[in-house]
Amino acid sequence: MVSIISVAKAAGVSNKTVSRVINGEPYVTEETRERVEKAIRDLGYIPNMAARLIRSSRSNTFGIITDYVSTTPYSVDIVRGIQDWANANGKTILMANTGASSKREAEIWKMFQSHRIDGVLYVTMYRRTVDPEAGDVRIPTVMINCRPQTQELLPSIEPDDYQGAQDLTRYLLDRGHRKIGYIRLNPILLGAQLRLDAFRKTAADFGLAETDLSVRLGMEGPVGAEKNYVFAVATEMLQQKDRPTAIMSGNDEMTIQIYIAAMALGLRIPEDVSIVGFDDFRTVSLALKPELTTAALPYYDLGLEGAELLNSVVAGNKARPSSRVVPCKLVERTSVQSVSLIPSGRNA
Amino acid sequence: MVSIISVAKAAGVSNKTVSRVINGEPYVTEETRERVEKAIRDLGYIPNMAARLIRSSRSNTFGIITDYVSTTPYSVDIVRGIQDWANANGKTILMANTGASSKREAEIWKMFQSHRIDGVLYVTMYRRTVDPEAGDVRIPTVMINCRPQTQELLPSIEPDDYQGAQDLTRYLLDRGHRKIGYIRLNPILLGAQLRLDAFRKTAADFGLAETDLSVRLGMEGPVGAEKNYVFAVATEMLQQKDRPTAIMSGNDEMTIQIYIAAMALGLRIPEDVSIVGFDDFRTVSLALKPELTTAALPYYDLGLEGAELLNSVVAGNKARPSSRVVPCKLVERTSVQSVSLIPSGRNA
DNA sequence: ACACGCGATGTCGACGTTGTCATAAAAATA
DNA sequence: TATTTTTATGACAACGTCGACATCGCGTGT
Repeated sequence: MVSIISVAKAAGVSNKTVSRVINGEPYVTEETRERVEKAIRDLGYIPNMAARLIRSSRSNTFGIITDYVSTTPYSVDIVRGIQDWANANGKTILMANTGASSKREAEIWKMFQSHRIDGVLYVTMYRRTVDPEAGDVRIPTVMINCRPQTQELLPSIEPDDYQGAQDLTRYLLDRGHRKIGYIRLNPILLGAQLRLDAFRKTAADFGLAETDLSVRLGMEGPVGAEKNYVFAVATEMLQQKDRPTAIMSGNDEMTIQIYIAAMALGLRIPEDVSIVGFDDFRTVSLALKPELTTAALPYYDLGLEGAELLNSVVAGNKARPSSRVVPCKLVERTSVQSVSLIPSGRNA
Repeated sequence: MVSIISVAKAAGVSNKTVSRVINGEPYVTEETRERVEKAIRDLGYIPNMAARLIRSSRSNTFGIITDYVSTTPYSVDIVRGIQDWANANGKTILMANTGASSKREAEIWKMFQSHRIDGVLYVTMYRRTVDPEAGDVRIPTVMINCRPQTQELLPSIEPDDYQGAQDLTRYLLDRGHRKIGYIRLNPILLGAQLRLDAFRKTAADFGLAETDLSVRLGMEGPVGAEKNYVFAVATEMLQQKDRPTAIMSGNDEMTIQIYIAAMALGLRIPEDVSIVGFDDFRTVSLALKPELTTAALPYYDLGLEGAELLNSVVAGNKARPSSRVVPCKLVERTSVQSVSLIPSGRNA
């Protein structure tokens, strides 16, 4: 392999001078610099990161630990955000999945250490609390889409599920909906409770009674093997005599089933029922007709800001182990209609 | 940082002996081995990969170059397959996305080289031909889900789109369907043509006339900004007097729209129309009711076998620049009904 | 003419590992 | 017992890079 030394020889300078050129240090004549650069080009020299790391003990590498994230369609955007940041800032990314095995997680931490990673981004597919198996390891860590379960506070970045659900509820309220159904996400997910709380609170603040709200559980059970009641529950909800004029659902994936349930009952969307989702999982939200109004989870930004935050932690900004929250953005499409347009007799 | 030397000191042996223990080399007394292992545990020593690499010029690292793959819900399973393999075989994975920028791609190759990567897995989101910007780089490479456009043959692993579509078509034929609609994938995707060919050929071999087949284009345009005609086309297809008893679609995502189109026309699935998808993108195929019969693309296996193949190439098996093809598996669910059960008058 | 400062370059060692070779002790063989 | 082989261990160099420090030459001010 061609090293700094061969380049030095070819350019007729010392290896140190080559090093200077590579790293853009001062005190090199324009003329030598050019000679060295030519030699580098001619020989196709590429710096050896490993040697650099061994010398300077700075790997310029971040590790990503995920549960299933790279495996799941939802939060891949977190990874994309991280990669874009890394790319723009000359960092390298090492990525590994635990597959929810804590033995595997311990191995990953070891692997990261053996690569002398500068910092770790701990990412989960669903927003939840976790207990990193970092052991006695002391690598700067930022949590994305999750928060540490226990004592030791690590900085974290999470989506604002509450605000997202609040916006969505207001949106429906503003359009005259007064009977609203809600099909709940799997309650073991952190976001589920927050979204439900926001829905209830917002509706109550607006003056709706608990009886104006139909709240049903759509899914439950361990992630990856959950029971799915959505279709049945939606069907039941829409068959009520006094059925809701709008249904809000835990996520966009569940919404597919709500659409189908509604249509199977001969209901038109949005003329007969308005529907809103959550996530803006575009494979679904754009494929549904009418296209789905939903709250976009800021996954990409989570990744971007997480990397940025980790970088500042690594750089020494001891910083607050703050828990930052990133807002969701309401994406308005065509699955909601103002209630004044709904024939009034219809709902009786 | 605790190095091999501190361990050696703690155990009262030479650094070389510690190295022997770490690498499981022979010629170490059981007694010393234990002493060294204890020191390692006590000090929390973790080998430094960079130093190891610099000495032995073997990084035990593979690189993954993708276009959008980590970004897209479809083929993340390829990555999972690779990671699982790497995990099981003690390799590290470095991953980077080109985002379809060839400037970026060149940078990535450089980055990979600077990490002295052993080999590269070139992965694309959709099956297509590509022209790797490897430049004069000579890193062993295996292509997954794509094939080299030009002269230089690199080994590649691809899904068997033809066989998948063939199986699906036969499945419908076997169940008595004789009028079949087909909504095409974006024709710029390599799989699109193969699937269509398989559909046509299989139907023709069975004795169907071209007029028994309704073939329509569902999508076109550049990836990421394609035009989507699926809903309109499906609606039109299902309104024909002599409408198909079954519809096959380019992929599961398109199928959502076909379901909705059918239901909006008051058609029941599968009683009035049978539907099959392609991909087994489970977020969709399981969310649809009835659940979707579809052909599973072997993404996970593509990744697994690709990594395996790359490993053997790296190990020196010059091997044939073979183009291996992995079969799709038909996943039978409930969206298809045998045609004998369809009221015969209905279709006239 | 002389010391001085500064820009440009070089020498050398260190980072953590492992490969090569040497050496010492123990075991096998003559 | 002498000699060879085997097992166990260590000394040392080298991998590619960069930091600390040394050197050299040249223009400046006195």
